[in-house]
Amino acid sequence: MLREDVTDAIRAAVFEELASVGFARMSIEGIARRAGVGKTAVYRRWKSKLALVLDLVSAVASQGLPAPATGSLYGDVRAVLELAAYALRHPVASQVIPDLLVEAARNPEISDAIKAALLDQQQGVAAVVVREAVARGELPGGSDPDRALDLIVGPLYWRLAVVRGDLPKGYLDDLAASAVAALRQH
Amino acid sequence: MLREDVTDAIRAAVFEELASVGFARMSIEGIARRAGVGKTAVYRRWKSKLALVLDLVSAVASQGLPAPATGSLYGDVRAVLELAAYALRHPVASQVIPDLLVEAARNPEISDAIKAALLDQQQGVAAVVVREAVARGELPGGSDPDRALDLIVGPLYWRLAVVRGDLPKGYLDDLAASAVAALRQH
DNA sequence: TTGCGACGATACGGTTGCGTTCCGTCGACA
DNA sequence: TGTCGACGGAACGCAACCGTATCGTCGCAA
Repeated sequence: MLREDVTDAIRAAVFEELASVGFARMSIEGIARRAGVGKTAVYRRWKSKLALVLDLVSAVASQGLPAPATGSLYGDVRAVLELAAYALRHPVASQVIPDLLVEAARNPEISDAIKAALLDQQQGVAAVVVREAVARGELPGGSDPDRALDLIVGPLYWRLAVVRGDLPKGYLDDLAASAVAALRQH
Repeated sequence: MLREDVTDAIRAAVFEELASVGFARMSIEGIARRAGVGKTAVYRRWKSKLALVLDLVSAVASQGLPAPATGSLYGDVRAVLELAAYALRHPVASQVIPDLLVEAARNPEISDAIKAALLDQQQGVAAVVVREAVARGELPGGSDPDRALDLIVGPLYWRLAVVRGDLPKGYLDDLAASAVAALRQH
């Protein structure tokens, strides 16, 4: 019976509120205000701020993350970086993701949700990329997928989400080549 | 005339409060409570929560960060990683640093302070390490220090502060070798 | 036409933190 | 011994938000 357009407006408002003030400062009153909706409409759907955010994050998680299959380690790494850079340059995501990651350090429920929505997805992709590279003979057997993820995504995350620097043309290519060199090391 | 022991108690309380609830949720009342001090004592010293934190961060910045000079690129990189890992494994710092970095994305004053206290320091160290490696012939001329910092610190930050995974024995050695391989690439 | 359910709006009491003011205490110094 | 200034503590009015309740409105289906 709940009107879907209202639900969508609330969901959108949560993302905007999350991006502009962060989870800690976010209020249900603020969400309702931004969505042009009564508080009642929000409480009719979710019982708390936490439930609301967990619901949104879980929705993202269920989308799944496609594993690249370009036929080469460099190509796969480059594809992962492309996707990650796209997300981290998005104005909303680049605020929301680090914010929720920090919040996750204090709240196990958020931690679990974020892990399922982002980290597990990425680790899955990394595992596939590594496995295929090993099968191709591009990497030695027993290569650690977690280490691979550190080396591939770490530098990009550092630059875009931590230092918040720019991304010069060709930098992703360079990063991919660097990551491959690092992965091959030893 | 202000009593120094009170000032110290407040400073310590700010760090603890910052670590346990984060900047956004931190309140002056909470700080005073934790320090066992009246609100008056806090307001007598700083005019706002922001001023308080900026003062602490600036104090950290003025300490300076020693640049390693081990005589080899691998040694320097390993030393940088050791120091960074020490900081990021510290229970207080590992909460406070990511928290303030996120806050910096929304507040230019915090951004400037954090940049001066952490990022500029690290970039300075990276610049020295790269310059000396170039002089030694270990890296080609024109190597970008910012890129070097991404490749050295990025993977470690990702693992310790983002994924919040553990740090297996020997991982820093491996990371240093991987970073050197990445830096040498191209 | 009537009834129902979701809607936006408004108000409620309660809690928390803000920044300020005032109090009585206590220690240092003259 | 008296003065002075920082102290902890308590209270202030104000603002925001909590979660709930109660309005009247509106659209739809019987």
